[in-house]
Amino acid sequence: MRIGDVAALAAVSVRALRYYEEQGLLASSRSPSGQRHYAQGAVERVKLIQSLYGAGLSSRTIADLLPCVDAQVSTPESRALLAAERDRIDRQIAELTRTRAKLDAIIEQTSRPNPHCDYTTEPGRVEAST
Amino acid sequence: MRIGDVAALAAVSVRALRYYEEQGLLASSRSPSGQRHYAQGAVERVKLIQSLYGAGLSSRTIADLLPCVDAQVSTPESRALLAAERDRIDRQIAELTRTRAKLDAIIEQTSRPNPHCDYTTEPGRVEAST
DNA sequence: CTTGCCGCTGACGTCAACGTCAGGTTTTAG
DNA sequence: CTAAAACCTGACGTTGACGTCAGCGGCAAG
Repeated sequence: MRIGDVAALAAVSVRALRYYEEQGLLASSRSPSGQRHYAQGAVERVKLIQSLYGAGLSSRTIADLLPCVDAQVSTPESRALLAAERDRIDRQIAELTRTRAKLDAIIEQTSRPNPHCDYTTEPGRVEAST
Repeated sequence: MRIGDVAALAAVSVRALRYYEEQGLLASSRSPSGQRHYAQGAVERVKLIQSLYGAGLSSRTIADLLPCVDAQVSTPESRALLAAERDRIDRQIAELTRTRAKLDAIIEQTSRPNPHCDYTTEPGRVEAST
């Protein structure tokens, strides 16, 4: 596959793929004329990279943990790294859940007309229907 | 309260607070000499702002929804905005959960010694002590 | 041969949420 | 009174994951 095909299938830009290669996240072989060529797994790998970026990992961190994905083997350091990132994501989910709850509370507050302070209802029409 | 106190209590930098003010997220009164003074609620507001930043909202978006927190009232537009951001956070949590699962799978794969492909054990000396 | 698309390599631009530094005033502690 | 700490206003610097532009090469169709 050429770079444009991978980009289309993984829904990322061509620029992003070159950047991933530059960061050591994605390998490619080269045709005699210098064009990149990708193996089958490339699309899946790019999707994985995207997920990890989306979870807030940096290129550097991803570069550190991808080899152990490839080799299916982990050193003590890589195990620690994997666990640390997993926990980070855990905490991130927890905080997002709290923030969502806050937003829900705001939605609740602002959507429900406020009975004891409802300057939108005219005097003489207090307590109509609940 | 002065800016340093708020910063300490909310665990953010002084620079951040000035930036929030610049973005219209945080109001302050001024002493005659020009120093900022904050009311009690400021610390809580800053924490809310931080949560929203943490959930990926931009200054602009926060600025759009904070007034409706203050007024306890929502217009149709603000309701739509609140709902949209809530849903974004929902999707974000879902994606993070998927990514965490991927990481868990990787941890599982790399932690468990792979019996049919264990090139780390030498032939003839399987199962020795280190 | 030419047109046109795809790909290549630099290399500068972007954007947001601050960090940091300069240079000056104010407040506080002793 | 004085020194330190805290505050002020600009204004430039930082960082990461790309976007974008310039200029060039290669190659299949017509």
